[in-house]
Amino acid sequence: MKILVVEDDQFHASFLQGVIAEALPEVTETLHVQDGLQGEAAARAGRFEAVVMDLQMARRNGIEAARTIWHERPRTRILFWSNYSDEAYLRGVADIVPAHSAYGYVLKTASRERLKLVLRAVLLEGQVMMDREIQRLRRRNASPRHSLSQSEYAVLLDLALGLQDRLIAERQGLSLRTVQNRLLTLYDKLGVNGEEQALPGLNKRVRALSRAISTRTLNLEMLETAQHDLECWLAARPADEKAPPTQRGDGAL
Amino acid sequence: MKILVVEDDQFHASFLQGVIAEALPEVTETLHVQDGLQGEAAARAGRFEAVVMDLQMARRNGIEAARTIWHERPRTRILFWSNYSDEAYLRGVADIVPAHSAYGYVLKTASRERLKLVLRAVLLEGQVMMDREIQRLRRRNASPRHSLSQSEYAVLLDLALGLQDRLIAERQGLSLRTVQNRLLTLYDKLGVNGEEQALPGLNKRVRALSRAISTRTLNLEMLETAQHDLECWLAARPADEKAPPTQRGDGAL
DNA sequence: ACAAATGCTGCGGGTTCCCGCAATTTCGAC
DNA sequence: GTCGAAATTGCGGGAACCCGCAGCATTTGT
Repeated sequence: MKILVVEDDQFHASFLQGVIAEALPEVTETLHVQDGLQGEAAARAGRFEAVVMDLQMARRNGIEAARTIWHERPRTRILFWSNYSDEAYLRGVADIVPAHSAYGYVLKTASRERLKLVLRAVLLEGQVMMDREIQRLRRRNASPRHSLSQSEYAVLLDLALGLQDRLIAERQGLSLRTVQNRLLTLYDKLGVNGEEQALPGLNKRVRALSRAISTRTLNLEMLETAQHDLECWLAARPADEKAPPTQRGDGAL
Repeated sequence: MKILVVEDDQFHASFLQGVIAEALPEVTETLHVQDGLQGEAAARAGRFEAVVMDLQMARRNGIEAARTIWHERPRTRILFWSNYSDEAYLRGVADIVPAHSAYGYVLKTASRERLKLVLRAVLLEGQVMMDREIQRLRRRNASPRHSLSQSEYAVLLDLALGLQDRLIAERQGLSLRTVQNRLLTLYDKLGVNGEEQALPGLNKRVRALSRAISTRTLNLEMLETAQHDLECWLAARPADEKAPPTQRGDGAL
């Protein structure tokens, strides 16, 4: 059995390799790379079927790397091993995991014993397993009180990038008013309206982004991914939509 | 010589203790605690004069802990040891370091040899020392093209918290128009105006926050600290400023 | 000492945002 | 097939925001 470790912190990596050697004696070869890009290349070249992946890495983060790996070989078993239990990461992982794939999510604060257990369960036996903390967060989000639907989350991303209503509407294929309704429910679910009545001087738009970040609904990685997506979308968008009132340049003057 | 280590990642902490034992044989006692609160208490009780401090920790971050430590014993020598070179951290550290205090800033990616060197220089000889990368960032910010002045940064924090112009003005003791001027220069320095002319559909206010975060001018820790400061300021603010147009309740109607 | 530069402020207008009201559509349930 | 809840859209108004213009105050350079 071959295993690929994608982790940019050398201390964590060496600790992890020790635990792997201890928990999975059937491993014959482990390769350690430092970031997502190298991880993609290594997975492609080495045909690994078991991967341990950090999420926050320099050149390409773990979610994007996992997406391309799963895109090429959907049966790869991936264990995400991260410092943080941000909702943004959970959502990112949930968005890309293929049906029937084995994966897991463990926090770096987990005990050595727990890590060994999860390593065997996910990488060897192909189960789906999550840290206790992760499960708890996931259940909390299942209640529709505070959880964001897929489309609400998309609007939140656009808001976070600084698009104004009209552009969000165009990008999501909705009417202006609907976007504003979505924003209303966002303000509600993020708790902006609750604060507003205690302190009536808030800019709800900014406050929503601020709260999304401090509650870890959004994080830096997801923001950068969204920014990249936006640039792709802009490049693909026909140019004539940019300026409906074509003012000058056609012939005269 | 006694030394205090404040670090919540156990792997990093044990690595650090190894390096300390190697680099500073004159150390007679090292105490390791897991977060800022414990760090403050330990520094108070143990009268340490040398501290190695992580920045990103669970209960209280390194900057706040360092502030109270320095407030109680300004001659304490503190070496900050962090994963990130965010401008927000640099600014936070620069804001609290007392005059004539010895301190340093090293990245966790620094080599073992470099860490040993800085440990001796700062904690033993009382010099001021920074990582190469940190120096570079600091020089870049010295050029007034992109760097934010103290007051501009304060306005950026208020903006990031979601205050609207009027409240920012009140909080900073400025007129409304001046706040808006500050915002203009902020938009400029954060590059919002540059993007605006390429893509004319941006909400500058949100975009400014978005860029401040993705360029690491702001980060989650500083946002939370600012939020806390805001709540303190709100509590201290006289209540009658909240509603200038007193509409009802005074006798007749 | 004078001029230039920089920072702070008020005014006014054009735009965007927030959101209540109401009409219409969609969708699941019975 | 019908009913009711939820989602989607249009309209309109008041508030907040962006920003050019112009008048003072302070600071700086010569």
